[in-house]
Amino acid sequence: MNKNQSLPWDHPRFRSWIAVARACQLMQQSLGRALAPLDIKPPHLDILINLFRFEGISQQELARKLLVGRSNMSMLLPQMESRGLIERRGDKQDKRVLRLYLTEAGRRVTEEAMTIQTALIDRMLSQAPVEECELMTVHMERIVSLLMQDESEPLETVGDQ
Amino acid sequence: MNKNQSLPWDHPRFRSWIAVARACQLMQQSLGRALAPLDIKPPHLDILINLFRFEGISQQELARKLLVGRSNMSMLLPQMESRGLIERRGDKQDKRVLRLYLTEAGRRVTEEAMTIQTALIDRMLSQAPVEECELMTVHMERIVSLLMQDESEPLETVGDQ
DNA sequence: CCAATAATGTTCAACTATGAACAATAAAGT
DNA sequence: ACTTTATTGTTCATAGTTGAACATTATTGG
Repeated sequence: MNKNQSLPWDHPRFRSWIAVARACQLMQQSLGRALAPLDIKPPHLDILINLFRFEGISQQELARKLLVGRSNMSMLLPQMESRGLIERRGDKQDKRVLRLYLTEAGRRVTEEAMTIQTALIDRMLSQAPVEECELMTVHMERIVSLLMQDESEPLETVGDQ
Repeated sequence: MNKNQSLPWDHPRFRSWIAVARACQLMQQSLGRALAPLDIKPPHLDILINLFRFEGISQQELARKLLVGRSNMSMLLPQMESRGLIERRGDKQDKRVLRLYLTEAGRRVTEEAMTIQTALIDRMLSQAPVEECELMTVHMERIVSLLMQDESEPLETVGDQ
């Protein structure tokens, strides 16, 4: 039961993931600084981008896409609404749901912010050929789908043999 | 100045990075659940792993490696010390610094936790050939080093041409 | 039709992380 | 020697995120 052989840092996939996690952490911080002139933060941008793509989405659906709790949306969205970036309109069929829309100002901010984020990403991945990026996308999306189905069946021993 | 052409989701590197970020987010959550039996959380594991590798590191150095603030260490480390996972001893030469060491119990917990984490990572990246993982490592480490030198020179227009 | 169950959004208390201000110590400049 | 500057770790107020409890509305089953 001694694991002194094969320490994690000799393990390519372990090293790889550690690097991914660190890069993500720094990218988040850097994006935060880059967005400061627009007076929004990464979580706001995540929301804006999703409203840009999926107009009329509900708070619940948005929270699911962003992998955060509903309560988080209940905190952020009213604040963004009062800043005139988004609009919340009640659904006619289902009076429980609030559907979300970008305002014109929100759309402008979103476009500027996406330009900033894309430039940052491009600069960081400029040395990575497009084919390798696409390969990476495949792996990452597989991880996402694996972990999301894990959440459904919470019982799963991860370290057994 | 209209960016309606080339929307980000048609952009391979943008899509790639979004996938990376989502995967990281879910991995963090999943790791948290997997570590629950050991009664530690991902930030504690980050600390333990670094103490495992770099015995006698100072709090400052540890914070820098983990990309977090010193105050964070000041919150977490005393708590881990009182739980008997680590030990803090003052440096003889420099009475300001506290040097950090794993206790025997801490080393055991670290080994168990690393086994869990490695198993999770392996499961998630099992479809990714080792060569692709190593390629990914290269790209991610480049990002880390680019962003860390960015922090030194805070003036940098990211979206100019 | 009515009761039971489920879903949506909100509120709140708890927890985490951060940066600024601070005390103690070290290093550098004079 | 001694004043100034820098570094280390701590404290504290702040902000962000979460899950549980809740009110409101839909849906399901009798």
